[in-house]
Amino acid sequence: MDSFEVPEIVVLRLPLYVRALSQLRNGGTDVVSSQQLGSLLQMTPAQIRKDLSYFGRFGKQGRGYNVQFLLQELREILGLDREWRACIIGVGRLGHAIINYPGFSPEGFKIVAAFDGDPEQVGTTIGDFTVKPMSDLAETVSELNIAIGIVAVPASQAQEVIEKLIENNVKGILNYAPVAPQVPMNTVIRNIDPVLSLQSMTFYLR
Amino acid sequence: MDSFEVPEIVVLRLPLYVRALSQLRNGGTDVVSSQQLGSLLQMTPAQIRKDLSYFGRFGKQGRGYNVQFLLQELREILGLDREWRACIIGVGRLGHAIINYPGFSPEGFKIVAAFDGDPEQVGTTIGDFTVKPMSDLAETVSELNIAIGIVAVPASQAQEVIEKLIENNVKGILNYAPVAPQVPMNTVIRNIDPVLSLQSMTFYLR
DNA sequence: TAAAAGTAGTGATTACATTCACAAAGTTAT
DNA sequence: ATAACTTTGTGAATGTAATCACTACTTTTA
Repeated sequence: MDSFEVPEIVVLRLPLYVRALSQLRNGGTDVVSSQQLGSLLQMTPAQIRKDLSYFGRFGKQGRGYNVQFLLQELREILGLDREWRACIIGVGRLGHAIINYPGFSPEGFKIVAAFDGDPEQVGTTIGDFTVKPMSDLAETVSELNIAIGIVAVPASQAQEVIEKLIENNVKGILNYAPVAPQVPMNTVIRNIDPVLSLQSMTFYLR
Repeated sequence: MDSFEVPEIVVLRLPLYVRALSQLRNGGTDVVSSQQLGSLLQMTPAQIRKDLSYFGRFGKQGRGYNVQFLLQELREILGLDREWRACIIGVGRLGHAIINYPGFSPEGFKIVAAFDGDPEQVGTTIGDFTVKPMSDLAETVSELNIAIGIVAVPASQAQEVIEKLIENNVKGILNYAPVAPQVPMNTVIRNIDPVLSLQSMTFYLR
């Protein structure tokens, strides 16, 4: 289970398995084969088995995988068996939408603070909390034990904001700004960029 | 320039080049080498040259690439030298945020219609347009020449909505619902799913 | 003008990812 | 109890992607 020998591409697929298994469990399925899981996810059974083999042996020959058990194991491997606290930087339209997005919390990701560089925004309230100035970042991050920063500022400010987060020991960045920021090795960044998605889509539509 | 022999992973990178080149052009840079572009995008120069070589020969030895020219060529290859019209399905919180997102339009992606399955929503106005019932989909798609559908409905309805879009000849789908929908070969789907991003991130943070 | 430095394009190589295919083990049917 | 199925886990084989390294050319320097 050493992070450094599991290919990243395998790690990126694990959440898909988690989601499919959750659905199966909610549907009352007790056992699933790599065959069935594969047809559900449009992948080969061999790939699923190989992916899982990086982490252990979870199945039973002739039978398949216990849904509940495998789900629990994968959640633990991914670190999803705890709550993760995040702050958001930027409370414009996009920031508001992210704060109100109902999909994070049921999966254990809680936004617990909001910051903005604009003094106009500081002090306003959104949902449960008050928007703080960037100068409060250090204190809030350590007080509230924030591990993830969600960046929803304009492109021009993204790199700067991300550097500030990293300085304050926030090692996970979910970036919504349309830039590809540079981060040190020990930081994990994920970019959400619908425009890039559309721009590669059109190649196949034209 | 046959789509079928260019690896998809290469196509997925082209928009990154487009973005970097746009920035360079706006900054007044006339010529750029694969070396420079590489350090800007955190990629090896060889990869950039190889990627571009699938589409033609755009550079000059000893000099590099003309920024304006390469940008124009790539935009044409990706089909970005025209306007693309999209409709959105689902005008809840997420739908509203997407409609108001200012990043699409400058890149040539115009949302020109909104639909919702909920009769309560039908008839309300958002920005310039009135929310239509799903039954209007066929007519609107062909009248307004809509090529892309943006799906912002709950997970439970996503597959159904996507099938309806495909039936009506919408071959590009930008899906925000947290599911991995099954689509026919000639359809292009891109999923935007921040929760999946977070769930793979935590593996490295735990 | 000649030499040195820089760069694109690309076949060859290396590295990485996926799939195959089979032994070992469990399950079901008779 | 036995035979016929089913399925996992995994080395081996195959397929795909990234990088190397070199030639051909251009630009810059002396």
